[in-house]
Amino acid sequence: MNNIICAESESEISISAKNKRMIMKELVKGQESATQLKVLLEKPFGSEGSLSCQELTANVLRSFTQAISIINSSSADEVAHRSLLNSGQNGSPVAVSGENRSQKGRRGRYNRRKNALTWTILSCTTDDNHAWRKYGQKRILNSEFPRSYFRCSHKYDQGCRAIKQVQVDQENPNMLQTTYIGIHTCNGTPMATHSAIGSSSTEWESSYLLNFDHHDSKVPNVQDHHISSPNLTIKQEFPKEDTHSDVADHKYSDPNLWSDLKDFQPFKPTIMPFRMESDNNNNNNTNADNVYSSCTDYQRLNMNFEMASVHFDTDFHFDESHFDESPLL
DNA sequence: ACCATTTGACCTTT
DNA sequence: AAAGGTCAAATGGT
Repeated sequence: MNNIICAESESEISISAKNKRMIMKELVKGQESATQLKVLLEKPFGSEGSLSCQELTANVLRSFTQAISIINSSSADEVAHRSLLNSGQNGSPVAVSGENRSQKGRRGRYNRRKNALTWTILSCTTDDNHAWRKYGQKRILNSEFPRSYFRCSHKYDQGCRAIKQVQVDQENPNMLQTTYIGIHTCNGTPMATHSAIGSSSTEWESSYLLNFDHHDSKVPNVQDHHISSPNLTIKQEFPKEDTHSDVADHKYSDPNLWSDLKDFQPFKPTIMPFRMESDNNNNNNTNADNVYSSCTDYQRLNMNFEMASVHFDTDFHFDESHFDESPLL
């Protein structure tokens, strides 16, 4: 008997109207900050009195983080709710992925999440304030670089099913394309692994963005995971050559590939379209991608906010009067 | 000894 | 059948 559970589609997770309002509020705030940032960059002089680029960037990041956090809490509630319903219906506890592995030599069936929330970003770093564990790497057809597979470190202790795939960008090998699949339902907030710093996750994120010191900061490991190919390894955003490459057939390996990465800022705001592929994945993104690639980073940022806003605004009307309560920070 | 990564085998999807 | 995604034993680092 196979006891591997059949995961339910994450796209069915419902977000309450109140949470949608909060998400919208955050997205609007972020969009406003991005717009101010754009103005500031176009007219660097004569913007006295406004926030600095760094402050605005931090605001943008905070808005995204807050919105994601609300989604996470919604899905966590949903998962808990479903667990209760399931155990009530059949009287048996809900199996957790990873338990009840079939006997040695045989694997249980595993279920791929076709409808999980998915989005892709382009970044020069793997850091994203979550703890990940690498579980695989594959060479991909017609792709020079391998794809690495990561799962949330809290998969087994908290049942978090978020995963991500990381691959060097074909068009710009200095950048990493990261696809996030599923959202975190764990409490593994950044501070869970960064307690030594002793601030909230949002504060940590901002300070990391603004004050990150490449050489001195021994940031407690969020992302001490590697993206590796046989003769080069990346730890955080730093290139590091592997000294013992005795694997022969990996022509994609290039020891110089990461030589400039240390000059990049972490969290460079280059973000690909915020793809909410919750249902039909057959949408053709080619035109959108072409348009997108010709935009500036700040136009992209705004596009992402707008796309995210549209997504969350589909079944309720945006109204500022909804925002008079429930402070977020 | 413990834990994270590597890597070939196994499984699912197209 | 082929390609992509996941598992888990082996390996390596601390």
